[in-house]
Amino acid sequence: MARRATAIKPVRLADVAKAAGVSHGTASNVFSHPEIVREEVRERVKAAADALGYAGPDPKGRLLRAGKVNAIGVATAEPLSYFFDDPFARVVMSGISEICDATGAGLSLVSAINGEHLAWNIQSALVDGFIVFCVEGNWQPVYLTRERKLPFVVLDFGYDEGALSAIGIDNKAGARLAADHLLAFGHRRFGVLALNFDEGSSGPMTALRAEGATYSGTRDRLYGYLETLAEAGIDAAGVPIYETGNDVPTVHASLDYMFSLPEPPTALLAMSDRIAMIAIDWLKERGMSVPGDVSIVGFDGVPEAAWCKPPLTTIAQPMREMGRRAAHAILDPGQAERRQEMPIELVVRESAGPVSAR
Amino acid sequence: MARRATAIKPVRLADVAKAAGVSHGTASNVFSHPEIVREEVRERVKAAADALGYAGPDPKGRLLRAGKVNAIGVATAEPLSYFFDDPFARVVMSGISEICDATGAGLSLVSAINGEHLAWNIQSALVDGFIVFCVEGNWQPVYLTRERKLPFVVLDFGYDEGALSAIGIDNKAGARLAADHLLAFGHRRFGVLALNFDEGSSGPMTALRAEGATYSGTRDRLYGYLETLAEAGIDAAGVPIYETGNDVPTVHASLDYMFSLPEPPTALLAMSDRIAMIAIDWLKERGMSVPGDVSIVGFDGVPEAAWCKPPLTTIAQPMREMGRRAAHAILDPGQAERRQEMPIELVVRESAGPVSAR
DNA sequence: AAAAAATTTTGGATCGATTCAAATCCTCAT
DNA sequence: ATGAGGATTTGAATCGATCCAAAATTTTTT
Repeated sequence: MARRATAIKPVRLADVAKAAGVSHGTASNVFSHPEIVREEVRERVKAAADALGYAGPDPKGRLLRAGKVNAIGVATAEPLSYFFDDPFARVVMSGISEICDATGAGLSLVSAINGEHLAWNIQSALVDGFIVFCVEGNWQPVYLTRERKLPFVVLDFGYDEGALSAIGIDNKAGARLAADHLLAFGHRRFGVLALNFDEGSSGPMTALRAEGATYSGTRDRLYGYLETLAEAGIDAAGVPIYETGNDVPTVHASLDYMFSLPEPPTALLAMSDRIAMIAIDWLKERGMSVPGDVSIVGFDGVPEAAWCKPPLTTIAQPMREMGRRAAHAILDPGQAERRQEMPIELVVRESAGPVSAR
Repeated sequence: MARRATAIKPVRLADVAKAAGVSHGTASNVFSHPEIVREEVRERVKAAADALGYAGPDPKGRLLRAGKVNAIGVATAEPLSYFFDDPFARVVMSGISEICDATGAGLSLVSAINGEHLAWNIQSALVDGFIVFCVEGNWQPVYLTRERKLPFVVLDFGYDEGALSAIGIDNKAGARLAADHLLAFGHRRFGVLALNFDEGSSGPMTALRAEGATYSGTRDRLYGYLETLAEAGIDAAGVPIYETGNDVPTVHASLDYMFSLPEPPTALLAMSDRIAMIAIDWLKERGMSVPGDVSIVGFDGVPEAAWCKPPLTTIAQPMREMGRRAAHAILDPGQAERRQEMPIELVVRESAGPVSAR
């Protein structure tokens, strides 16, 4: 019956010290600085530890004294599975992982859709800093994270307020690249498949309404497209724009709309690879060939874009490098610049080509 | 110059208490049990906190007292990116995430290829328990994890020693399902594309050598195949078996070997979907149709298997459910059974069909 | 107005380790 | 044998909070 006691309380370093007949200071050294303890004592303490079933110094205790957790937190207001499912997130996480592997830092995922949970999780995360994924213009995790007064980087700009450090791309320049590419093939009739400008909205829209967009990334991309077209002498006001939700139903709706117009587009500017890929499927199902009948350029440079048929021409963000930079920024803050604008790149594959002879 | 001091040391709860003129006990309550503090005092403390720039109770401190971290650790001896790249891992992680989301638990990834780093990371991970991915029969993380004396579950059996809790499948039964399916189509000439039996080995092999296999999962699958074929009256000893490394070069080598045999197989038993998919590409490139000329059944039930062409018939493990179970086992240990054998399932798609008329 | 009950606040103990200055123990040369 | 000097060991202080029994205060009841 006395045996029950052993299971009741975990063994502490102090217990080991007592059992071995040394001070707790020495016992501590046996585990953390074994070289300064005399061998005989070291063995004795280790033996005592074994006998008692000591699990080694509890990191909880060590942590308080050490101050540093040695882990990076990655926060976002999505379900945790976002990190394993979303193609963009996955590549960025790979980049972060690379740095963590190299430096031996841990990786803690902090996330929740529920606002209260999210707040609690961010407040109580044991990390040295945060990398915040701002999905769909939801700034809540940014606010919460900032409260912790730990180093943090926001992925994606669009949150211009204050001088918080962020890593992002020049959305407008990316959009220009896409439009230029299509223009070079001789296209004159365009359609824009946009991402959300505001929380949850969708449907046909005008450049005017984009003025007040909540999501500045979306707005910048649109302006990039439109300005480039206008400079090529195209009536930008006449270009159909449809706000989608980056999901199948709204993208389908947008295509139904565009292709029932009197003059349907021959070139589609998609604000995400996802949209572009959904559009390609829709077009193929309706017997239109890509790029034979309709050309399309995506945005993001997600890996899947290379496998789809036809392989998608797109504007690639250096996602992996962004992850690396973000991790570095947390690991040695101060070193990193406040705002890092990453280069985007036009990746030419097969979804865009010359306007078809008619 | 006096201002410098503010940045030098982070504000502690005790500082706030002093500034607000209350005891540290009360200050603590303001943050953790606000309802038991008189409103006027509460406001005063909060004001003091704001004025000092207090970031809220430091979780490091709270942790020690609370004892529970409220986070699950997931460990494996792979680079961290394994969690974001590997299809099997990703689905399992999704399952784990689901439970974490539901219970508000955090998720810490603990991993390293370097043995020393791995040991340190596991020893110092701030988690309430571990889910261990045993990849390729590398038990090191199991040993390390066990030392922590925290709840832990191993994914994948094959580690029979001791009564540690594990979640896995009946590999042999799964293999039988695959062989039966092919047999039912009338196939009599088989080839086995195996996974590693031992660390790093590869090449043609015999059932005999499998006896001493390090990786029992691989061995069990092989026995499942062979026994089923033997029961159907096929000379199991004559079935070519090739040990691959689950990568392109070794799978290609295995196919070169099989299809240069005097009687090449019409049915391939692949021990992983990855192998099967690589094989399909190889066959198609050589003008053989699947399943017209050669039928193939995979193993695992990875999502990609559904998208490939032709869609792969495979033995599916309930990966997501395994993740869920594992998370539950950590979150309330004791509840969970020691050893959970999950059902496997034959998922019939299009990569296996009747033996071709010749 | 006093007593009883309820509400707040206090401050010491605790969580489990690490750190470091001071104390002690050895070894070796003189 | 003695003292110097190096190698070990000790134990109090600390990290930043939470908990809780007891004290203080306020409110309610008689």
